[in-house]
Amino acid sequence: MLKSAREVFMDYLRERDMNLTPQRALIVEAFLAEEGHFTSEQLYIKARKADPSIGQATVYRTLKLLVDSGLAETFDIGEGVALYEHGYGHAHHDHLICTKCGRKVEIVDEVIERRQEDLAEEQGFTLTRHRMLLFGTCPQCLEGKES
Amino acid sequence: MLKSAREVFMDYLRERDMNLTPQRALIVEAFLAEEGHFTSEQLYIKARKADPSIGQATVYRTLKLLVDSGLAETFDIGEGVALYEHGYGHAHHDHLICTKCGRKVEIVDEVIERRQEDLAEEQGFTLTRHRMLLFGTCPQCLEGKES
DNA sequence: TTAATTGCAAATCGTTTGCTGAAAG
DNA sequence: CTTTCAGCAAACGATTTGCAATTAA
Repeated sequence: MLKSAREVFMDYLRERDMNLTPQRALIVEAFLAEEGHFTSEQLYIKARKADPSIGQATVYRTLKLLVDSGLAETFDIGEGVALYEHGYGHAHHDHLICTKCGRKVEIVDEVIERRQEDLAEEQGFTLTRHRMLLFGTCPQCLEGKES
Repeated sequence: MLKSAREVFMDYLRERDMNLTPQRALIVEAFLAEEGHFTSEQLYIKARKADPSIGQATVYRTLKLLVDSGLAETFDIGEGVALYEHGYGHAHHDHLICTKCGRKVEIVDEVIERRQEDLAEEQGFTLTRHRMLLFGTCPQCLEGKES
């Protein structure tokens, strides 16, 4: 049985003699409750609802811990802000992004995943992670534009 | 026959009543002479060799024109700086990046390209561009580490 | 002479960091 | 007591922008 996300984080903290402070606990809960992709700012706003005295730096620092512990993944779609999402106990997926409305659809494809491994191997690389972003126009925005 | 990169840029400027100033010409030449990936800063340093009075803002502004005209492509590998590379008359490719030494290998794969199109279509999206980054450890860095 | 363009410096903006006091073991 | 943390504000670093002076058509 897989460890729960909270266990993973606790173990991570314990290993490096760090504490689960109320602030960290609160930010992690806000993080776990979050769906989809979000920015540090968005998590900050959410965390502040639970405790208005939370500082933005603490959110940044905790997000770094979450990424480092494997609970979160971060990526950049070139908009000047880092995006975060769950990364533990979630099947890997890539993103299809509408450049008109910003909608992001998660996609998975076995064929691509396998080819990526093969390509890396052909070059003698050991693959640790990858990021695939497909940019286009979503059905809704296409409709609006065609008229 | 395909238009040359310089022609593309000239046409682009003409269409919007912009001029090919000495600074722009110089930056474009530096850009065209560049191989592989580079940052705005790197292009700035190179351009300054041809004309030390060039301003960094002009390089940023011209790079934007280059991207907009289709001559350049830009992407972000999450290091806080935008990377640029040629995007006209060059077959599309993706990147395999060594997270130890930063080496970047260009890769192309028909199978993946096709699947990407299919995936987008399945969701009703019209694909305009995509970005695939594979992160791992290159053969050289693997050797060093194994010992 | 009129609009486009430059270089400079100041402004932005997301993110990081130094510092001081508070809290945890 | 000793170390870890939080919050704040200042620092940062890449990129953008306002502006006055310069250049191109």
